[in-house]
Amino acid sequence: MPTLNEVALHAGVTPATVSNVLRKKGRVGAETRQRVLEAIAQLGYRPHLPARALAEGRAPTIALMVSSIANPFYPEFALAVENALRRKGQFLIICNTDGDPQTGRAYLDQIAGTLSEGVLVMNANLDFEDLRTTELRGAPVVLCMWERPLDPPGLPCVAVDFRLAGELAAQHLLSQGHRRIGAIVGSKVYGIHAARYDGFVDAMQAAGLDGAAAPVVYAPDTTQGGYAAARDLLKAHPDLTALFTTNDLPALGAMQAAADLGLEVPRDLSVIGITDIQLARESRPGLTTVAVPTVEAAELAVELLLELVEAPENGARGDGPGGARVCVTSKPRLVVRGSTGEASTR
Amino acid sequence: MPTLNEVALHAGVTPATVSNVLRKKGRVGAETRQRVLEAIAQLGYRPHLPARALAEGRAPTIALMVSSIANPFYPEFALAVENALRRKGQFLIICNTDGDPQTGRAYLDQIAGTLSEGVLVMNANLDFEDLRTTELRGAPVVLCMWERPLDPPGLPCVAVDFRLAGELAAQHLLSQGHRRIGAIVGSKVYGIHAARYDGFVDAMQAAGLDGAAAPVVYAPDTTQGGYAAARDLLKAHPDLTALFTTNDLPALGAMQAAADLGLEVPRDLSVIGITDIQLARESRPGLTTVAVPTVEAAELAVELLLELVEAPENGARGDGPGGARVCVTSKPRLVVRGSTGEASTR
DNA sequence: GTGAAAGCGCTAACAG
DNA sequence: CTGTTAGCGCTTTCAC
Repeated sequence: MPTLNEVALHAGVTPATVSNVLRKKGRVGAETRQRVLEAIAQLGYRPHLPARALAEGRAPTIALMVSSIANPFYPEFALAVENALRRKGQFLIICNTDGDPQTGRAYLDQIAGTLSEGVLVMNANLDFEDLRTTELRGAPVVLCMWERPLDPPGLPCVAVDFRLAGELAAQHLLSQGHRRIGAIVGSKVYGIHAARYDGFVDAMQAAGLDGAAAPVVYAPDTTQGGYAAARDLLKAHPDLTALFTTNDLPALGAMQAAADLGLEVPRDLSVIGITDIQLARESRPGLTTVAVPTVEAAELAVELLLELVEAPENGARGDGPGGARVCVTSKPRLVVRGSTGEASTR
Repeated sequence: MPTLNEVALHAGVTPATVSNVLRKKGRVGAETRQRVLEAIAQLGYRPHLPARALAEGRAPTIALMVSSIANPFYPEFALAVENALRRKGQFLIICNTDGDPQTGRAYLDQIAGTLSEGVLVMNANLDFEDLRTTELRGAPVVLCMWERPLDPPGLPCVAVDFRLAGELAAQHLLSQGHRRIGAIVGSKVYGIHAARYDGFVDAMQAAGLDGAAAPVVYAPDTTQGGYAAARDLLKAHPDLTALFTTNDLPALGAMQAAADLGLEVPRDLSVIGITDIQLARESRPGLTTVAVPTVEAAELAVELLLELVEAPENGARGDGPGGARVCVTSKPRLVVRGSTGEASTR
C-alpha cells in the first residue's frame, strides 16, 4: 500500500502538502493540488487510518456496547447508529457484553480512548462506575435510551419519555372501553421498565381506576416471558379484557398465550406493546404499540457523543451547571394495528 | 492517559523493557518485570491500540460486511462472529451496505488494510471485483456462507452444504407422505438460493416425482415475500399438502398465509424452512426447518481469515495449487417442530 | 537481561 | 503557498 510519502515523491512535493490537499486545510496552489490529486489516483493511495489516529490523537471509531442481539430491538438500533456514524465519517465497533459487566469492563478497558474515541451504551448492563472511569480517561460516554427524562442518570444521555409511552398505551385501551386491564412488566420491580409502568398506572388513575390494583406481573423481557406471564394473568383473572405490556416482545408472547387459551385477539382480548419493533408489523394480527423514535434516538446519541468528543473542554460529560447533558427525543406515539379493539364483555 | 514511556520512567526502565513484559516476549528479569507490572497497575496504563497498530503494521480489527439488519439472521451471525473475534483478541467493525455495492466499495476503500486487517463478507451484495482489489491491497477476504461447496467462488470462503439442506427438507416432507409440494424460493431464479432448490428437486426426483414440475415461485426473502408467494401458490394449487421454503423468514410468512386462507398447520398444510433462526422456535406452531451451523460457520470464517492475515506469504487467498481456500462446515440437520406432519388428503 | 535508536504513516506548527 | 521539523505511542532490531 502506497504511503503519503510516496505520493509526495511521485508528485514532487512534500508530505505536508499532500496532507494539506487531503484535508482541504492550509491552502494549496491549484496546479500543485492537481498534481497531487493525480498522484493519489495513480498510486491508489488511501490514508492509513491508525497512523492518522495516532497523529491526530483521535480515532475515527465509536464503540456501541449492547447486551445481546437476541432482542431484535438492538440490531435495529445498531443499524440506525451505524447509519448516523457513517454520515459523520466514523466507524462502528460492536461490543457485545452478553449482559456481563465483566465483559463490558474488559471492552471498555481495551478500546475506550484508544481504538474508539467515545462510547455509546445501549442497555449493556454496565457498572456506572466503569462508565465514570471511562469518562475520566477521556472517552465520552452517552447512554442511548434513558427511560426517565426527568430523572437524569448523571451521565450524558438521550432520553425517551417512556412514562408517556406507558400512558399513551393505557389511554388507548381505556378509550376502547377496557376497564379490567392486566399489566406485564418486562423487567424487575422498579427495574428498567418502571417508568413505562408508572405511565400506565397514572393513566389508569386519571381515569378513576386504581391502576396499582390492576393485576401486574413482572417477567423476562422476551416472547416466552410474555407468554408465561399472560397465561398466568389470564388464568388468574379471567375477566381481563386487555393486556398492557411494557415491550413488544412480551406482547407478542402474550398474543400467543391468548391464542393457546382459545381467546381471539382482539375480539376477546386486546394486547398492546411499546417500542414498535419490526416484528410488531409482521405478527398476525399486527401488534398495536406505542412507537418510540429509535432512529432519532440513535442520531441524537451519535450527535451528542461526537460533540463531546470534539469539545472535551466542557468536561467529558458536557456538564453545564446542571450536570451531564440530556437530549430528549420527540414523543412516542401510538400506532394502532389489529391487536386492540373495543372491549368485549365476555 | 499514561503512555508506555511514562510507565518506563515510573519503573526506572526503558520503553523497550515495558514493551517486552507487555508482550511476554524477550525475556525480562523477574524482579524487573515485577516493578514494571506494578507501574502499569499504579498508573492504570492501557496500550494505545492505534499506535500499536501502526508500529506492528497490523490493526486488531476485522470488518464484517452485511447487507441489512432487517433479516434477523444477520444479527445472529454477527453475534457469533463477535464472540469468535473477541476470543482471538480482535474487534469487530460492522459495515452495513444496505445492499448497495457503492456503499460497500466505499467501506472497503476506507478501512480494508488500514483500520481493519481483514474482511468478512456476509451477503453484502458486493462486486467480486472490489473484493479482489481488496485482496490485492493486502487485506484478506473471506466469504462467510458460500452455498455451494462444490462450486468454489475463487475467494476464500466458508461453505455450507445448502443443497443438502434442501434435500433434507424435501426428504422430511416426503417421509411424511407428502407428494404435492409447493416450493418457495427466496431469491431470484438461479439466485443465491439456487443450491437449496436444487437439493429439493433432487430429492423429489429420487422419490420418483418430477421435482421440477412441482409448482415453484420465486419471492423476496422476507416474511411478506413468503406470505404472498404462499397465498398465490395455494390458490393456484389447492391440492398442495406441503410447502418447501428456502429460508425461514418466508416460511414464517407462508404459515401466516395458510392461516389466513383457513388452513391449519400442520393438519391441512405442512411448512418447512431452512436455517433455524431464533424466530423459528418462537412461532406457533414452531417451524420445522433444516438448521444450518451458524456458529460453526462464524468460527471457521474468523479462523480462516485470521490465518490468512497472519500468513500472507501464501498469497492473500491461501491459494494452494487448487485456488482459494474453502472450509466446509458440518452438515445441516433437520429440526422437527410443529409445522410439519403427516400428509392429509383434503 | 536491558538499553539505545530508528521508524511505522501521518499531522501540525512554524518558517520561509 | 510550500517545505522543514517534530513528534503521536509503540515495536523492534541490535548492541551492550
